[in-house]
Amino acid sequence: MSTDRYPFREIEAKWQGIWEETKQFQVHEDPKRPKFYCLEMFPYPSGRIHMGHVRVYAIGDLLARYKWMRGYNVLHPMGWDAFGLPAENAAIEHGVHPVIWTYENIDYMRSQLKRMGISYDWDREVATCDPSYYKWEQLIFIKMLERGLAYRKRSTVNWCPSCQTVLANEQVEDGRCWRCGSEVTPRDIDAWFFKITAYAEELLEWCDRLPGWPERVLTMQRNWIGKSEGAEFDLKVDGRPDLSIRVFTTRPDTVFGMTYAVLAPEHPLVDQIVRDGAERESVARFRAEVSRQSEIERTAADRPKRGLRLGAKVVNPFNNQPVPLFIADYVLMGYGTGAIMAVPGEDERDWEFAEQHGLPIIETVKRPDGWTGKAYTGDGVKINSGFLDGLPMTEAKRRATDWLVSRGLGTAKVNYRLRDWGISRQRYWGAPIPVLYCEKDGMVPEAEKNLPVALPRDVQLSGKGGSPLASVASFVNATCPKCGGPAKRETDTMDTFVESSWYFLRYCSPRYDTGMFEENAAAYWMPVDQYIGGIEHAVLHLLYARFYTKVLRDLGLTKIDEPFMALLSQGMVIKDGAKMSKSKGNVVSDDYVREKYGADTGRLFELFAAPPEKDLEWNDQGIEGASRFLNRVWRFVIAHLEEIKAAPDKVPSSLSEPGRAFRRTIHETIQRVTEDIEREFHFNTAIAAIMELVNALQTFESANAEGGPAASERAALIREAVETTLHLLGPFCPHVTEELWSQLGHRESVFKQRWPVADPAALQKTEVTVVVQVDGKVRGRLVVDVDAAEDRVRQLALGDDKVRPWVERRRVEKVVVVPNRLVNIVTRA
RNA sequence: GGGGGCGUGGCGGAACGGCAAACGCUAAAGGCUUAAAACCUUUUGUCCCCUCGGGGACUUGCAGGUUCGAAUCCUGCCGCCCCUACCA
Repeated sequence: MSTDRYPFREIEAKWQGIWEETKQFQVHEDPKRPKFYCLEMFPYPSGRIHMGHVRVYAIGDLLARYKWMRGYNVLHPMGWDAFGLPAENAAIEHGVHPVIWTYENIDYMRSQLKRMGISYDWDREVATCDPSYYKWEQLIFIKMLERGLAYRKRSTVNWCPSCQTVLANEQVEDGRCWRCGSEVTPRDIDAWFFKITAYAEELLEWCDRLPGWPERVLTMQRNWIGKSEGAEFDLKVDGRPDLSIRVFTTRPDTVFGMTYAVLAPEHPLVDQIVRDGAERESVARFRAEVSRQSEIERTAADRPKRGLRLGAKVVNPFNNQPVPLFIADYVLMGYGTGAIMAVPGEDERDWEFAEQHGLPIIETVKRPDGWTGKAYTGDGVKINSGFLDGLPMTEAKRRATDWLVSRGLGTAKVNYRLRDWGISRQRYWGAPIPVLYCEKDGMVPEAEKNLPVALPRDVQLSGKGGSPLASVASFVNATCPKCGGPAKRETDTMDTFVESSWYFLRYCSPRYDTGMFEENAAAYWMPVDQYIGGIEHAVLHLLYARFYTKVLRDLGLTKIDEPFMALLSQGMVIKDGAKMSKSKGNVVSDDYVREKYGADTGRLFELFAAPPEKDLEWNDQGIEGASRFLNRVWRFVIAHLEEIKAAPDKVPSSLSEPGRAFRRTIHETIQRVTEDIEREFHFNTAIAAIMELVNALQTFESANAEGGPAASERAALIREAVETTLHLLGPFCPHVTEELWSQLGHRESVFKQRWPVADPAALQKTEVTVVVQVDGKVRGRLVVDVDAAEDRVRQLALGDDKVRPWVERRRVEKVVVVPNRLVNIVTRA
């Protein structure tokens, strides 16, 4: 290890101590100042912070410190998403209680964040496993229960056999558990749900009103909500006046192309329709076959569609034609009505099924390119469609729906793909669901005065055999809050995504003990102005938090509609071709980087190596480069301390030509860095600009010897350049800049300085270089006065020695002059 | 299958439709050193010419188009990545 690096260990410890002692980042509501709420997604306390985690904190800290310097009152809090399975699994494997495991990790990770020098207001720290935290979501649970926004229902849920718990739809990826990767199996179970579907339309609409969010996250949310508009109507079962099947379609205009209909295999009407004994048997066999397929097989691409033809027929109400009825695995009970009209001509799935089963295909939309032997799903003129003939798709949809409505046969209908959020977890380390089951009163919510329903400490954790809480007699056996008789507690706990759905509100008044959050504090700080986190939460946490915020609003607790005004989704940190993670064994530890190079260097490298939204490849040589740069800054400032301290604090009003040029570089850098941070978060180019300034500073210094004729101009400019560099670099590398700033004799923190503003006078140019092209190729350059007359620039360009040979013996067709930039001479032979 | 994104030197990456390759890394040569490290200087897209000052041609996945001018806009291919998926 080199011993030539600047003394980062001492410096970092020193300034972290000062920030902590002076409570520099502690904030209070101050209506006189503009607020800025800067938030990074809080971590799960899983162990140790590595360089894969550092990126998000480096970005958050940069923005927070920048906003401080811009005069904002900045809320920048940190806490712990402390409930969850890894704590419980650690308990099962190593016999450590989840409380101990979790708090030990929190202590270690907190110390890491402090040694990283992130500007958190540590007085606002929260841990979601603390009863004083989850008490409030238990209260909200009860209020949601009262309003029907929380409910319990037996239903088929996603079951992870390895985690031994239910998963929400959002937590199943490719038929596998998002956490452990085990194959998810369906299971019928009594489970708790939050009625997120009641907010589907609002969640979707607001996607258009979040301009600070990345488009791809909004797209993912829109797709997840999956709105589709169409019509619902009944198909009468032929010869069975008592029975009809409700179907949903987005293409009511194609109804004359229906050649069969399909029910989901588990559709309840199947049992009523099928009465014949032999047919019942084949239905049972078919159902068994379908349910034997795993989730993964079911969703595999180009899997043949399986179906069984039933004896019954159904009647198309539009033309009174009876068509055959099937049950088939490509129709899902969970969407729409679990039954469809099949239109093979205009639906690819129906086409495939019809071909396999030899069913007729009718063309009801005139193909613009003729018959292609495939389903056609595009727009076109209706044919073979009775009263719809000749109409385009949109008009035909409307007319078909009107026809159904006017006869009382159906309705217009909007469906969403979004399902209610299953929040029951059959595990220990989570917030208990605050309800009881009383023999007399049935299901009863716990009384508010009895909250929190605390998680008992003494429990046997085996990872098997249902909810661990069920075996804790002292927890289960309780008193009914309604009748005072004996009652059993609910033993499921809440999904940990419930805690993370409102922690940003808790930070506004983290010690408030008479409610979830203090109204005025939340009104002042919320919404979050800049949220920063990984793309993996695009439809998980970010959708749940939006929903939960709207529920709190409708409960009258807050006035905000959306929790996060702007979102920055940072890319992953990659090493050896994979995301840096403990499980892959490719982590670079934060402790190691901090020991070898210092926290400032590690942060600088991660901010410099790639723009924040892109993935970042870890590179051992790259961090050497970042280290080299900071050492260069350090050595320069230390070597010039006396000269800078003795320098006038104002640059002389009249400067030599090199002095003017250098001063322009200083102020252009201010402009570039400010714009790069504000616009599009181009932190990498902001750092590049600062590096260029430092390069220019070194060139200026060596070209203008000390004690020369313009000694005071030189000193003043070096001073201005150094001070500017320290201010601009401060949010990226806070410790080294604080130290150098104080070595220059300043008493006040860098972060209490005003962010520099470019001096328009310094930016003034008197001359510009104009590129001269001939037929689009650069042939020469002109130095002309700023805003020189176009005619004059044209004459100079045509007369230029370098340009003339390219124009001679050719005819000048025209000359394009872009002021202060370029001349293009267009010629012809 | 659907949706979104991307494609620029040896590498990470820069470029409001206007000088492609900023900044950094790597590599090479030189300087300082007894020596190494560190540090400093120079060179570093490809090819060609050269009187050694420089000059020229080509170059942003491929093929077209729009434009005085395209890495950037449009069309069609090729390749890669992410999301999503019998959603009727």
